Amino acid sequence: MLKIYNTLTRDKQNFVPLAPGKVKIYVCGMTVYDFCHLGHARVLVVFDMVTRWLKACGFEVIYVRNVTDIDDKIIKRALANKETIESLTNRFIHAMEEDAAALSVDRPTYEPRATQYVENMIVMIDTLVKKSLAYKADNGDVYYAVHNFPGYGKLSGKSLVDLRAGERIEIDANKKDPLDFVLWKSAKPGEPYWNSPWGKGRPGWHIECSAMSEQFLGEHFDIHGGGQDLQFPHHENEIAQSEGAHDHPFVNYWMHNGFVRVDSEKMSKSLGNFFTVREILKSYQPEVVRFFILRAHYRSPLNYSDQHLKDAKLALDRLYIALKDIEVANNNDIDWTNEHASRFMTAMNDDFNTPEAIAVLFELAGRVNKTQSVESASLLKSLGKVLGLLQQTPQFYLQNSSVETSEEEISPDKIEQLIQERLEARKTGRYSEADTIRQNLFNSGIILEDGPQGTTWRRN
RNA sequence: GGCGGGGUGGCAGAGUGGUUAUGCAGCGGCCUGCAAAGCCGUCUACGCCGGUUCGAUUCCGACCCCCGCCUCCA
Repeated sequence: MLKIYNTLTRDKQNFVPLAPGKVKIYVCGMTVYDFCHLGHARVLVVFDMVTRWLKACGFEVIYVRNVTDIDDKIIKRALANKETIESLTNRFIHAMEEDAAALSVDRPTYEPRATQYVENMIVMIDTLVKKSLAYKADNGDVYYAVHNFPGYGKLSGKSLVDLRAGERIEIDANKKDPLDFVLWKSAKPGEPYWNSPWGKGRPGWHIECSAMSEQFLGEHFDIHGGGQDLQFPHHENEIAQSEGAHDHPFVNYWMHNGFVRVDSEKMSKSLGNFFTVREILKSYQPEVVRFFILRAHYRSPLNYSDQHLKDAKLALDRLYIALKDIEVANNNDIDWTNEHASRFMTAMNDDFNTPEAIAVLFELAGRVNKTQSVESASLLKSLGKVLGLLQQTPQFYLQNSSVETSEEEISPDKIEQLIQERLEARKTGRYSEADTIRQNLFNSGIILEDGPQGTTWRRN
């Protein structure tokens, strides 16, 4: 039985979907005005893992991950770049898709863009206005009247009283209550706009997720996910909008992944301490990054450093080395009664405990190394696939460890040639000569391994 | 200040009321011409102080420290 930690109830609960055998899941995606950093990658990878496991459990999964392609930052960035908003967002949507694909993140079922569902948002805002949950202010903006929604704060564990007591709440004369949030922003001159019952304007950020999740998943669905920083106010506001509009529960299970940290601080745009995915991929294979993310539990903080990536790389090497000399069966059917498979399943069913599941992978690798068992190797690869790992051929992975070709990169042909030269030297007992060749290759990042089937190489 | 999450061995990172996490690194051995990889063995733990218990890293309480949210943020 799959258990999921539900932010709403703050405990692990048995997962029971609304419709037997089907799971509807919505995840807040990117605001596309810049490249994905590792924090974004974590969301992509974590919920890709989640949906893979749901599918492995036999569920039919409808997975929606939105794209925010209209917002203040986008407008500002487009202006700064002297390019149109569309050109900017298209560029970064494309970049995000490249990053996601590199990290073996499968496409969601739907990837709606906010600008294409403004009509839905207007309808929803209209409903909220008619129900007195929202009001138009003098400046033309439409705000959600937070104090009119009784459940406000239930997701983040905040009370309106506590929030009001906080020191950092903006003072805005247009709002009836400082905590009210904007549903519709009136257009300033030069800004993009849509026509609405409240005049020309554009949607606030939170409303898009309420409107688009309804469009694709209905008014009530199973799982909603996103980064921890979205818990408040974004997800809290989504609940207020959707439940306010529909008068019944919105989402059954709320999942939030932990932050990526740098030097014990949250990696974020505003702190400027972020590393983009493509930057990291210059030094590490994408699968190493995916492995690095999955090696920690999704709710734990994940500390980023070059050393940790290196560590992850060495660990992943071990799995591929185990697979190196074995022809594995090509079907991915998993016998879940197998001891290792069963432990893997138990780990994954415990709120997606990937560190534990990966530990099982290493134990399997140990068994493969000891016994050369084709069965164990096949299982290792199949279980890896459930996590989106180990699907490259070992040779390809091991010989491509460095992604960005350095100036003194040695070609595979040249390596083979040197291997032959070394072989000749060894045959005639010229060991120091052979060792020099090996050392020179090592200095170029190539490790030679003399095995029963001859000499093979891999990148360090 | 309010609310929430944490402090595990050299590093990363799970977990558990009494028995090996796992990976990297280290040490000893096997293998190897020597290595590498692999295999075998092995050393470094559970923030601090009390309490419950036959026994606590694991449960309870106090304390110290770290992080996050309360403003856009994955």
